[in-house]
Amino acid sequence: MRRATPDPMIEARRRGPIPKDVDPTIEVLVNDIIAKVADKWTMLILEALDEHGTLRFTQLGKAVGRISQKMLTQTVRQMERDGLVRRTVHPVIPPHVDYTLTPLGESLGAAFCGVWIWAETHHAEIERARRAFAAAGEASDVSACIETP
Amino acid sequence: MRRATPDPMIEARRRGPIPKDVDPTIEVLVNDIIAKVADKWTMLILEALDEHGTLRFTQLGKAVGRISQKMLTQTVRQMERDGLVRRTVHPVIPPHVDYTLTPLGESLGAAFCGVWIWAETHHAEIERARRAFAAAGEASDVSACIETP
DNA sequence: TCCGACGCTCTCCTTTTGGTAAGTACAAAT
DNA sequence: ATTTGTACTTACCAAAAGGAGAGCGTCGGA
Repeated sequence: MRRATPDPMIEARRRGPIPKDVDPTIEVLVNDIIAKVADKWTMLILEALDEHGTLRFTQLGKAVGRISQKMLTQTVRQMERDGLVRRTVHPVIPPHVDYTLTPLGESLGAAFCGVWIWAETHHAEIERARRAFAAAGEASDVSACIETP
Repeated sequence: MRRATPDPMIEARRRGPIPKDVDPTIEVLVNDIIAKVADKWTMLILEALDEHGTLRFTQLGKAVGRISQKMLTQTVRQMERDGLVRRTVHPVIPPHVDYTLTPLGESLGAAFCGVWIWAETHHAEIERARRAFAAAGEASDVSACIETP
């Protein structure tokens, strides 16, 4: 049932000739990992540990910035579960625990490094885009945003 | 005021000789961008567009997977604001809108590519770590997790 | 005449996230 | 005897995220 303007030109604009489904189970799994790992706090903690090497609880909190004890504990635990950090308890009397990245965590840090560099490189561009978008929004004329064929 | 075991060995384990503060304002800005960009839906949409090139609204939704219209619209709008995607409205009668990555968006996709590859490469390792952690948790003896000096 | 297609938006509702504050354990320092 | 410091945990609460479903505009087809 063809409706108005299926526009084959537009359909042809796709890239992959085949939708490229690479094993649905794996893809779900990877999506899940991405969703977990792409957490704000995870990234920030990863970055802090990558930068400072080994930190204890409070130091880590300061290194991350504005993070509550709760989120710090929670996120760091999840990272430990996922094998990204190693938690070492020194059984001395004022408790002393320190955290460090495992090789797995370091490899993730390396992978994210590209994203940090991207952010540092392009933040000006993003702000420019935001201003441009806001300015375009000012002109409340909708047709201004529409291609006129 | 030194308390029990300040342990200079532990303190010396840090990496950078200097804490490496690279302009606090920029760092806050970058953290902010990271927090926005490291959103689950942003990453998924980025990936879908990177893979398929150009997609219209419903196609994009299917490509991403389990995403509600609301989140799709919302995230895609934010990405447009940030200059990551270009939204083109074809003023035909059943409305036709398509989305494609801007060069900026493509560069971010490239940066995230490393993370996707990481996830694909290491997901088995993560699951192994999780099972190991769960198994260690089974032994509810706390001292089992503690280094005994 | 009424339906359906598309790309939304809007409202209502539930779930998740995250912060604050308090409590805990224990020994050493005051 | 009381305070201090560390690394939490727990309870409670507010805010935000996110899902479900209805509605909208418009025109061509049944």
